[in-house]
Amino acid sequence: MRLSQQLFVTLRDDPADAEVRSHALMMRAGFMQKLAAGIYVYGPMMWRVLRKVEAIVREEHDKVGAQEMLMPAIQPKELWEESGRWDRYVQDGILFHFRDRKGTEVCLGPTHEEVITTYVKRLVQSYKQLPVTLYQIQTKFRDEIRPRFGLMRGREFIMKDAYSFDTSAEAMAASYTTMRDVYRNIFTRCGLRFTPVEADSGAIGGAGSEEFMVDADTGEDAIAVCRARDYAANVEKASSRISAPDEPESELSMHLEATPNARSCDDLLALFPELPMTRLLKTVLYRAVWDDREQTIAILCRGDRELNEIKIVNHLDCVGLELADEKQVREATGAEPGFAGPIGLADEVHLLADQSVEGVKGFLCGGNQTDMHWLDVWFGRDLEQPETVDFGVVQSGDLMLDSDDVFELTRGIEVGHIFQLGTKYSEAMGATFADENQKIQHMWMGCYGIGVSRVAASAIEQNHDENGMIWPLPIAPYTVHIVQMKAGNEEQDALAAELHDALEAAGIDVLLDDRKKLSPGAKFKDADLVGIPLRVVVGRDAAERMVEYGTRTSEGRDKVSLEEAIEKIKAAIADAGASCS
RNA sequence: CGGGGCGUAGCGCAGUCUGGCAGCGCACCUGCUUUGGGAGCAGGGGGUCGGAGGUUCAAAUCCUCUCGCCCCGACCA
Repeated sequence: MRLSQQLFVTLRDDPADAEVRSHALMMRAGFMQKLAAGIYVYGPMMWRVLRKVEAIVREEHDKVGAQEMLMPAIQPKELWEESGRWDRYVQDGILFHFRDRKGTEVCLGPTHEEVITTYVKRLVQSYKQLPVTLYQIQTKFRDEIRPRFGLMRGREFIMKDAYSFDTSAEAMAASYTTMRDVYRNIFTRCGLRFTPVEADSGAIGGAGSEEFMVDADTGEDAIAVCRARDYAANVEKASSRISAPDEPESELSMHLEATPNARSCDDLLALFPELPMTRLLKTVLYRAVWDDREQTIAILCRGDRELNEIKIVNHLDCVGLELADEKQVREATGAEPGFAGPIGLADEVHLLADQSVEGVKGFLCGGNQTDMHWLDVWFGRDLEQPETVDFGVVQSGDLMLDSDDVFELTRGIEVGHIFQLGTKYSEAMGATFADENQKIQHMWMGCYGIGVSRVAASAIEQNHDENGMIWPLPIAPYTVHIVQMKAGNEEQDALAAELHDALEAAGIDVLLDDRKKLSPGAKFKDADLVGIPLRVVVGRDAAERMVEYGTRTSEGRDKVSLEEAIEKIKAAIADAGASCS
């Protein structure tokens, strides 16, 4: 490909709205263009990258016998009512949905469990047809509450989703294990440094689940990692043992204290500086929503810990959970917001506690009266300890459940997520088969997603410098960038063309910068920005058939003959392939 | 959904407070000179100042409404 024939425009300045490097660099290099919030046009360069990622995804899936197909983006509401997910997705506000000409409610698919389950159940009658794994690569639609970071969190994005169907839990686990290996191979081949983590299965539902996180400080997800045990989990999922609370010096009887305007832990610490955070209990009020009812939930939590709403939603099995508003707080506590406590809540409030409150003695808590808190409260003596559940967020320094090794917190970008769904969807939607004994059973499902466009963005997030992107060779838009110093010079034109044609003939992706009247400096700057891994400079030694060979990151370049350059390029490609397999 | 901010040339921005010729840098076009890390000189083109309404002799600027985009919060009682 000759650059002179491409719509190639680069910008000198970062776009004003780019928050992360991958976004800014791809915009500057013209890889994409924003059409609306979280919605982008992928330019020719970007599309080449995406197709390379897709090709790797396809190869690795096909290798284990998964079969590619394509499902519709538009899905009827009925299907989502069968699985029971319509209300939850609408509640969360992420579903693009509208009425068609006839007035039927439809949505743009954010995922395809309903469609694939319907498809498979109509085809499969017998255990002899299972197992089967199907996948597609397709644009997905999610009306994200806050799209951001360019391709990282878009409202329209490219995703590979795969679904496995098995005859038993054991067989499902085997399919899942196979896919886990497929995922490791894919991300390794894409040149990414990543961490697989145990995860929550969220709105999709199900049991076993693992996320693949690209290591990056700018990642949106926090990960709890235990290096000693080579274990990692999403903080939403991780469970830990936490430090024991401080013991009070003496046992005093419970009493109310005036705490004017002390609505937060910090305010209270200012009033009672001798009280440790571990003996200060927060009472957080939530409004939980189910399909058929709503209830106010109060959750006790130790002052130095934080609550994890995902764990709360999972425990309550509700479709929505949000902090109670001021009116609801007043109804539940009879006080202004800021003074909620476990004693004297309205009858209809359901009181629960995070496990962090266990063993806490002589604590402070809200008084359910404006400007009042209880002090020196003891469970057992002053009130019954509510049911305790792990609702907490793991913090740095927490211990693992089964050892004394500690967690640290890191960040990552979720590029893949695999789930064992079990029979959740097959039961809801009646996907059954006849087993060896003519007995009708539900299929055991797994689902497996990869954010293809997000993989491309995270590759840049992980591989760039102050001058631009540095693509891993297997997913680079082109493999070789020929920088011709002076287009129009006869020797250079001839040599550059010869190299370009020879590489193309060898099946190597090559980009030739043959733009005229552009200074060498400008060409080098553009080459650095675009970040193609291998580089050949055709310049002053062209008459002697000599060129310079280097990489995007090498300090200098070696002066070599054209033939030597081709050999070096082939060797570099073979090397990249070898290190990734 | 709440709070804040911003919409002026393809991109980055100034001008808005205090109403009075619509500007700068990059990019683009023409010519000449340049050519190994974003070349120089000269000339030039490009704007319904997000949109609608209002105030005024006069509106990018003031007022009202509206649309879009960005950031923060959506996590503590």
